[in-house]
Amino acid sequence: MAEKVTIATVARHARVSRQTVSNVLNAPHIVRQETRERVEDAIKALGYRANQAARQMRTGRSRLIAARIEPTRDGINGSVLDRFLHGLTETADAAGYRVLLYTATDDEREIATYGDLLGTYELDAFVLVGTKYGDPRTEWLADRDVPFVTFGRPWDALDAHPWVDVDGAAGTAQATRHLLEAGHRRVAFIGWPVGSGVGDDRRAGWRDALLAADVDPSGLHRETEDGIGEGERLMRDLLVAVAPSAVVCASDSLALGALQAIRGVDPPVSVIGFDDTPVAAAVGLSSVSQPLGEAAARCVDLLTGVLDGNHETPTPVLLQPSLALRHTA
Amino acid sequence: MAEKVTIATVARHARVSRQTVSNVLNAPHIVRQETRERVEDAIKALGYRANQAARQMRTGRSRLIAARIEPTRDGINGSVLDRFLHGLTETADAAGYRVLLYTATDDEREIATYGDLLGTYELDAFVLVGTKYGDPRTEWLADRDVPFVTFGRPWDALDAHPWVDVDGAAGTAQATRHLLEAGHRRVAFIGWPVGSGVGDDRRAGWRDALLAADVDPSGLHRETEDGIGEGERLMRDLLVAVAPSAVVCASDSLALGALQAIRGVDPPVSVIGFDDTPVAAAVGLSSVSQPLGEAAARCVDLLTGVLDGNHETPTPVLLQPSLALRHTA
DNA sequence: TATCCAGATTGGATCGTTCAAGATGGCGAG
DNA sequence: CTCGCCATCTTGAACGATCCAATCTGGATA
Repeated sequence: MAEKVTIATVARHARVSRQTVSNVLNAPHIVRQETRERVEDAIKALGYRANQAARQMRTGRSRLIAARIEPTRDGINGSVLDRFLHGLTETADAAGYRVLLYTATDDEREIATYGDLLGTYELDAFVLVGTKYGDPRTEWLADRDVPFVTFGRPWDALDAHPWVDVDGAAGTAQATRHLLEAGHRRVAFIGWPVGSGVGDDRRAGWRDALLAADVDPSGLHRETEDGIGEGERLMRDLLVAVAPSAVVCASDSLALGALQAIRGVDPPVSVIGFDDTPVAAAVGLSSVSQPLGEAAARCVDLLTGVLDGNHETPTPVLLQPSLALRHTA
Repeated sequence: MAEKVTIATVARHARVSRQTVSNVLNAPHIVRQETRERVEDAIKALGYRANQAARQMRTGRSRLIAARIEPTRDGINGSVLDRFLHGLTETADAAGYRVLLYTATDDEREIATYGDLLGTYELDAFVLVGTKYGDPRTEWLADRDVPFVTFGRPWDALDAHPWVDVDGAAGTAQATRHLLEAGHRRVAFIGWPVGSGVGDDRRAGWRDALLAADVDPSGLHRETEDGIGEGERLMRDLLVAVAPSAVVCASDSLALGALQAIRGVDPPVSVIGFDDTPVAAAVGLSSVSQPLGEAAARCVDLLTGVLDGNHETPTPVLLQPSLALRHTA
């Protein structure tokens, strides 16, 4: 078994002091080129890697970012998180950070976990997926000056903290315009109850697109909790009440329900979902697609900006979704 | 801002030495009860948490487990990983470990990442999801005595390393028996090309169940790469060639394809998929369900067994899947 | 030749914890 | 009374990196 390679081993091998090796790693410009190259060769030859624990003890920085992995809720939207996490891991890696997972069943426990992670692992930052009105988690983190980014706008105050989000309204508006351009007039909307930021945003996009085309949206929309069954129920209701020729949904779950409700209806009703989940791809459902990899990358950008000494509050990022057209619209 | 609470702070507060505090944490039995309680009270009062980096420097153990997060392949089976990771995080947490994510595009790079993670973060163990014949990754890890578990059997040699797996053959057999008991005789199978351990295993379960019921399986099966389109194609082929009344598939993707192929066929053909992915639940597809949370928990069990000084090679774990019956069978 | 300066290098201290070894005190046996 | 033993607790050193202050080097300048 080979001896453990430390900074001292490298120093001995390159015939310099430990400090010089450290300088080559952390401030290369102050070391003479010839010396630097000698040290770099030694590092390569010995396969030296800086011990993160020791570094962390001095610097207080762990180069670790925490992200929460949620239990797959209805299973359909869970894969959004999955793809986001993958992007996060990849980008964080490139920036020299690693992603640590945690779970929590409620806000209180999640906050307790923050304390735990910060205390024992000295985490550098958190990435929160999804926020709600008056989120106690962001408040807790902000109070303690813990760097964090949310994927999802803070609906209370847009300048409360750095965030990355996808423009949901733009997505539903795009979907709605696509349907209008295809000749539809009675374009309905199935979404979530008023009060959730995300849901209201997505409905607003649909409404604005209709208004811009001089279509009156009143009566053309329904609200419910998320779920396939609910989507089916409300779509049947809409068919009877207003006989829409197309429908935009706030989620793929709702859209799948709508698809089941319109089976056999003639002429066929167009359906567009939201999130472009694997299910949508599987059944050929058109859907609004969020650039999750890009979103994750921008989260890392914002965090590294804060962590690497950029003291000004970074600018929030609002990304544009795209429309994945399949055969339901 | 409060002073940072270290073991010395606690020691001062409880009027003992640092070492005694350390003993209370790591070997409570050697400390007198009265003293122990005094120290524990101080820990609580001060909100002390052991600094992991410092602990790691002495012990060489990071209490970190690495798991790979893959890009969602066809999107449908990706959610299996998602659920597994969630279980892993939860169980690891309970055992005092944390899960660190990494990604890699190929085996070579994955192995390079192992070196990196071990060198800089001193990871305690790896969890690999899925293995193949002659997997270079397990070989590399085993050569270096790095603790690891695979979720998925090592198909070459079952005693090569600790593993947890779900009995795929038992799953397809159960699905097949269910169909046989419902009166079906011509129960077909759509699976993957011969040579993948998982695929061969799942096919074997179907074949054995048929043989046990005196049904000749020849001609009743088809093999292809995974995917909805492929499933549809092969199901059409089967319908023409052998007119099966039911089909068991090696994945939900294939089963979804089969579902599309049998639309309108009368009498309806029963379909059972594999993995019980969200898509299956969404469209009402019956499917073989893997106990992913349980699998993750057993992975952590095996690892902690190895890590906490249990030197004997742990026994592999083979879990039984269950049948999630919906309206396609 | 002596002085000075900037740049490069050195040794020592430090982060918070655990390990190894030493100190203390009480108690029973000889 | 002394010794040894055990249980308990304390002290000094070490893990591997970075920070700090001090020292060294070589070349330009007086």
